[in-house]
Amino acid sequence: MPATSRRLEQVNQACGQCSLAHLCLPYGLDTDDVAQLETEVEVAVPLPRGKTLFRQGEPLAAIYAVSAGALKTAMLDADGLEQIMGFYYPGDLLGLDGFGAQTHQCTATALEDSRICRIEFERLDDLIDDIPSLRRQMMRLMGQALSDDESLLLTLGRKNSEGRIATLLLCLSRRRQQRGLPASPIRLSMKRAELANFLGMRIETVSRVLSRMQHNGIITLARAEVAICDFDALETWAGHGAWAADQ
Amino acid sequence: MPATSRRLEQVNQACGQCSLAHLCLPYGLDTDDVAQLETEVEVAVPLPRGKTLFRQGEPLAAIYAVSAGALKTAMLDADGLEQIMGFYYPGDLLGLDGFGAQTHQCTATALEDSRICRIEFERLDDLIDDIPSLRRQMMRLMGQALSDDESLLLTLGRKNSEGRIATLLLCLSRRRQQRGLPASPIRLSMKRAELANFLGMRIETVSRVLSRMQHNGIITLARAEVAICDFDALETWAGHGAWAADQ
DNA sequence: CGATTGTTTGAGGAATATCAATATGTGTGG
DNA sequence: CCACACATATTGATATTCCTCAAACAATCG
Repeated sequence: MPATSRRLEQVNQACGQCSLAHLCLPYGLDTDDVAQLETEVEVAVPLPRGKTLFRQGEPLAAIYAVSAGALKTAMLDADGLEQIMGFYYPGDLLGLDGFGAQTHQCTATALEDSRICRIEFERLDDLIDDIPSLRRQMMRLMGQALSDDESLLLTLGRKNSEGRIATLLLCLSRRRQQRGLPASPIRLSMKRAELANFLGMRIETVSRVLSRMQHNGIITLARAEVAICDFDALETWAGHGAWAADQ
Repeated sequence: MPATSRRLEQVNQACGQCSLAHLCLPYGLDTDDVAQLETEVEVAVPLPRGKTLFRQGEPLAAIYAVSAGALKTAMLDADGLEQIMGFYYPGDLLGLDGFGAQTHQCTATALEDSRICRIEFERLDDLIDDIPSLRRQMMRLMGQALSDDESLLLTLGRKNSEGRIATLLLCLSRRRQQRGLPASPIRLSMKRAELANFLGMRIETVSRVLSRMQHNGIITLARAEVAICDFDALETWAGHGAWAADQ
């Protein structure tokens, strides 16, 4: 096996299902590019629970990918209130919304001990100039992030508390599957308060809905771990938790 | 004046405050590029009220900019219920969320008789390959769209009905100012039902909140036209319409 | 003008926030 | 390993917001 191919395999192995890997590896990178990439990306740097990766308002220094663990992103409004914008798991990209103002729009915080890959924004910018397929993939990923946000809008705008929780659980489950993990059980790395904040509900309502779902045999709940017992029922709650159809 | 400069001026004049113009003109396009651009972009094509520009699920054929009028974008969920994702005014870009799946994620419909500029996606793709500054601007615009969506999430997630209406009015007003128009009055091109759908409320609640604001002397309301009388009060409603700060 | 569509206003009820109390973890020092 | 303190989660009772249903009103269009 030539040295370059072995190198490619190592990177593939290191990055697995990561979005950055999808971004770089399969799309027409020749072996020189891969070698260059290895020197550009810092791989799997530890980030302890509670530490921030970047803060709202900071200049966009790098784009990140979650290698292990889990993170949240949150915006602070004028009054200093926090709104959680998303939860991020291995393979997810962080920092894309900073492309707009060249400044991070939110703060990213580790929900548990995590590992992060990082590529300097300037270096990525150069690479994108050199590799057309990388640009297309990058824009695809941003378009993806856009339509993800819009799906979330659809949930928050239309659904009642049960629909919101059901939608979130199904979403987390689906993302696990996409990464090749079992659809259930799901480890909820975030606190109830963070779930509630994200979904636009109160802590108590989150707790009540989860309890109700457990009583109905749809999920099994053990603090941070949720096992989905009845996917169909959950789909029903997610869909029909919506308001009336008259609008 | 050389022919190329005159040409540049014409395009500048035609496109005014348009996002596509910001995208193309000021950022390092040489005069040949501008000449090329003129042949690539269809300018100000009429789109009558009620007609769709593109539909959810269609392949991404082009990127659009609003030249005159107003449009809405909406997603249909599995049950055929509509969720309005945004309202678009002159200078706004449409179709960016299609970059993800190369497919339009929503349907765009004219709220009133409008005019639309259009550039074939394939042609834009080629231009982006040729002009690095255009790529950066394009990614900035996508990042901008991302953080716009996230601001909306912040509103829908945290605010009560008064806060939502107040935020929307201020947002529309600010966008008018950015385009060099007076901050007030605002013409609401959309129906109450569309406002309600967008904000995750019911028609009646929208109507009641607007009436209440008028009684309090914060706005003057005449069907489709809203004049903002007290910006500070509106800001207060927008900010403190939020739920408690304990989360 | 009548029919249709869109808007406003009113009364009642359901969903969810708020306040309060209890229970369950989780970490720390002895 | 235990005991304590502190954070987090659940459950209950009450209050409020907002949706639902209903009716009147206004605008638009043939």
